[in-house]
Amino acid sequence: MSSPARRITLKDLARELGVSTATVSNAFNRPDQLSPALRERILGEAKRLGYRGPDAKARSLRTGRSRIIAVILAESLTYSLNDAVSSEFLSGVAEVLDTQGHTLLLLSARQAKCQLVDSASMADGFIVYGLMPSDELFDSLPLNASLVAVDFNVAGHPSVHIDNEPSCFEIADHALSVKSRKRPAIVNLRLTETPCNGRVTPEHILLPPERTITRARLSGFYRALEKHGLDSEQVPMWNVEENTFDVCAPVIEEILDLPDAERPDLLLCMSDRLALTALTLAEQRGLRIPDDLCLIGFDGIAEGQYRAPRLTTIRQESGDKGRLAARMILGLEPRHSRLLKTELILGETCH
DNA sequence: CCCGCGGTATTTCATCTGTT
DNA sequence: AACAGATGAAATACCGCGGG
Repeated sequence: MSSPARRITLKDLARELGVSTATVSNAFNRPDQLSPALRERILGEAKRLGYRGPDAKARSLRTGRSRIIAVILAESLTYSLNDAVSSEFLSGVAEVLDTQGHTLLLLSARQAKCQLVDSASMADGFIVYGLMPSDELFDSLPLNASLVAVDFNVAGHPSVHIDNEPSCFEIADHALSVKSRKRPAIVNLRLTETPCNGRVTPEHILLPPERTITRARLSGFYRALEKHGLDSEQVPMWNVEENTFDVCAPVIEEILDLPDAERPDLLLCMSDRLALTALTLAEQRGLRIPDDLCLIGFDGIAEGQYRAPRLTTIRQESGDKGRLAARMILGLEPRHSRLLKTELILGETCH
C-alpha cells in the first residue's frame, strides 16, 4: 500500500540530489548562480521525479510579490468586458502585462467589499478605472501598494486622464457652427446625484466634477453653447444611468417621440453608445441624419466608424490609456499624472 | 505562543586560478 | 609560498498565517 502521495517539493528534490534548497531554487530562477552541469542535473532529476517547479504561493509568501496587477473597475465585470471603451482599455493593460510577465486580476467595485479586499491582497499594484474615489475602499487596499487612477484623481497617486472639457467644447462648437441649430439638447451619462433615466429637471442635483468625468464634458458643452449665444441653463437635458443600448433606448425614445416642434435638432451625447442608440432609433422613425437630427458622440468606438453614416465624435485612445496605466504601475513610465490627447472625428452625423 | 508550510534574497564560505 | 580575486554553492533569515 502506498501512502497518499504528497506533492514533491523543492526541499524533497534538494534532499534527493544532496544539494541545498537554495541551489535548486537557483536552478529554476537564476541560472547564472550555478554551473550549467549542476543545473542540468537538477532539472533532469526534477523532471524524472515530476517536480513542476517552485510553488507560486510559497514564492509570493517569501518575495511579497505575485506578478499580479489588479484592475478595479467601477462597473460590473460583465459590463466592462462588453463595453467597447472599457474592453479596449483592458486590452491595452493586458498587452503590457503580457510582455512583462505579469497577469491581470479583474475586480469590480460592485463586488462585496470583503470579497474584493480578499482578492486585492494578492496584487502587486492597482489600476483604478473610472471609479469614484471612496476612502473606505482605498483604506482597505494593502498599505504602500502602488496605484494608478484612470479618469479620476486619487490623492497621493498618479492618474491618467483625457481632456474632457476642451474636447467637448471643440466638438460642440463644431456642431453649433456648421449650421444653425435651434433646439440643441444634451444627453448625459450618469450625472445626477440620484439615479435618473430621463429628463433632468431643476430638482435634480448634478454630481460635482470630482465625482464624475461627465461633469467636465458638460462644462465643455456649456462653454460652446454660451459662445454661440445660447443660454445653457435653458438647454434641455436628459440623463442615462448605464451606457448600454437597453438602458439608453427608452430615454432616447422619449426624446425622439416629442412633437416635431419640441424635438431637439441637435443631440450632444456624452458617449458613442448614446449617439448610436439615437442614430438607430431615429432611422427607425424615418428621421434624416443629419438634416432632421444632428448627432455627436464621444469615445470614437469602432462601431460608430464602420457604419453609414459615420458618427461625428471625439476619439479617445482607450488602448493607450490602458498601456500607459500599466506601464506606470510596472515602473516603466515615470509615476506622474498624464493627460492624453483626444481627436475630433468629423463623420456624417453632424454637418 | 510558536512552529512549520515551500520557497527566495542575501550573506557567507570553500575552492580554484593566477600572479608575484 | 603567499595571497588576492573570482567563482560556485551553501547557510541563514525570513515571509503570513493556521493549527497544535
